[in-house]
Amino acid sequence: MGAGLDSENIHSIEGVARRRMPPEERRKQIVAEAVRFFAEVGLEGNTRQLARRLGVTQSLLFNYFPTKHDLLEAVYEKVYLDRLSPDWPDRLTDRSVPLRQRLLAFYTEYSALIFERDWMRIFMFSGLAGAALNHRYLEHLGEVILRPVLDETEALARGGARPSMEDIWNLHGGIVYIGIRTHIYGMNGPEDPEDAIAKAIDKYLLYFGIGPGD
Amino acid sequence: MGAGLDSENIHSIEGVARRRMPPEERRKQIVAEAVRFFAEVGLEGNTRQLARRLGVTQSLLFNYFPTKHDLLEAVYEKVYLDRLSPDWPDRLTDRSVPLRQRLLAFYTEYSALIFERDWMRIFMFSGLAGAALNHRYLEHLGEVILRPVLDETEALARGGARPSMEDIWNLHGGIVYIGIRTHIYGMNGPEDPEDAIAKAIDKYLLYFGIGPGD
DNA sequence: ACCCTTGTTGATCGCATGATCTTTAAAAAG
DNA sequence: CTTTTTAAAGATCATGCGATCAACAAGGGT
Repeated sequence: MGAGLDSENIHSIEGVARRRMPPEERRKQIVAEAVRFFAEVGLEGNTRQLARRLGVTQSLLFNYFPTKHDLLEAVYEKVYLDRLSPDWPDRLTDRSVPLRQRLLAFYTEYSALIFERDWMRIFMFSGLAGAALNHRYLEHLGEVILRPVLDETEALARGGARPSMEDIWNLHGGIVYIGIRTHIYGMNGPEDPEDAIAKAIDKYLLYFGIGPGD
Repeated sequence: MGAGLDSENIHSIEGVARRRMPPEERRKQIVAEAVRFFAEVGLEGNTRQLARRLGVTQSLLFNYFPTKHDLLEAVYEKVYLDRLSPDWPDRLTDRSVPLRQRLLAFYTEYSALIFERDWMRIFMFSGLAGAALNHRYLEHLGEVILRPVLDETEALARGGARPSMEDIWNLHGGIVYIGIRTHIYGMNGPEDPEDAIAKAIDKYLLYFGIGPGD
C-alpha cells in the first residue's frame, strides 16, 4: 500500500544474523528455513514471506537459487536424503535376533525420524504435487525395507497364512498413519507411540504364527 | 499474450452446454467440476482454469459464489457430506451378526466410498490446509464408527489383550493407507482390495481372540 | 412480435508474486 | 588507509490472480 516501503524490505526484527554470510552457510540457512516454511504453508508459499522469516530480502533468495523451483528441489533433497539409514536392511535380516525385536528396533527408530511435522507434511505436499522424489522414495522403501521384512516373515511363518507384500504394507501403513493423524490432520496422537507400534507389530506377527522369540 | 484475447474468454471447445442454465443446475455443475478440478491441482488451483474446463467465463463463477473461498466451502460440503452413512452405527452394533461380518461389511462399503481419487485428494489437501471440516469429520468418525467398534471388540475380547482406541485407529489406518498409497502417492494398489481389507480385519480380531463366528 | 427478467459475457481493477538488475556497503587484500 | 571483491539491498518489471461491474442477449410471459 504506502509509499514504496514493502515490509519485507525492512530488516530483521531480532538482531540476529545480519549481513554478508559465507555463501555456503547462507545457503544452508535458507534451505533449513525453507523446509520449515514450506512444510507449514505448503509448496506454494511465497518467497517474500520466506525471506522475511530469514530477515533477508526476497531478491537474495534468487541469488542462491535461480528459480523457486530450484529452491524446492533443495528442500526435497534436504528432507528426503539420509532418511533411510543404509544399515537397516542388514539389521532387519540378521536372524540371530528375533524378528519381533528387529521390527521393533526398526520402527522405533524410523518413526522417530518420520513422525516429525516438517518431514510428514513436505512428504504429503510433494506426494500430492506428484513429485518424482516421493515416488522414488516409496519404491526404495519397498525394495530395501518392506521386501526384506516379507522375506523374513515368510521364513518364520507357521500355519496356513502366507504373507504377501500387501501384509507388509498394512503393517507399515497402520504405523505411518499415526504420524498422518497427528501431523497432517492435527489430531491427538497415542499417549505412548512406542506401545502402539509394539502392538501393531505383535498383531502382525501373531497372524503369521510368529512368537516373540522366533 | 496478444491483443486482449485471453483464452479463457473463448467459448467451450466442445459444443456442450452453452448458455443460460437454470441457476440451481449451473451451480451444481460448477461444484461438480470444481471437485474434480481442485482434487487434481490442489486448492490453490485458479478460477480461470476451472472456468475454462466448464466452458464458461471466469466472472460467471463469482456470480454463483461471492469468493473463491465460498466455492471451496461448497466443494468441501459436496465431498464430505453423506460420506458417513447414518445407519452404520446401528449395523456395527447389531450383535446378532458376527463382528467379523459387521466389520467386513462396513469397510467394504466405506472403502468403496473413500478409495476414490477426488475424495482422497481433497481430504488430504484440506487436511494440510487445516480445514475445520476435516478435523470435524475425523472427530465424527471417531465417535460414530470407531468408538462403537471399540465397544463391540471389548464385549467379545478374550485373553489378556484389552483393546484401546489406538487399536481401532491402527485397524482403520492400515486400511485407509491403501487409498493413500494409490491416490496420493500414485502407487499400485493391491490386486484385490477386498482381500486386503479382510486380512486386516482378521489380524485385528485374532489379536483379541475373537473368532469368525463371534 | 414485443418486452422484461436475469444468466452470461467482456473488459478491467488492484494486488501479489516470481524474477531481474542496478546500486550499496561489508569484509578481505594490498 | 585504500582498493577490490562480492554479499546483500532496493527498486522495478511482467504476469497471474481474485474480484468487480457495466453491457449484452437468451428465453419466458403477455
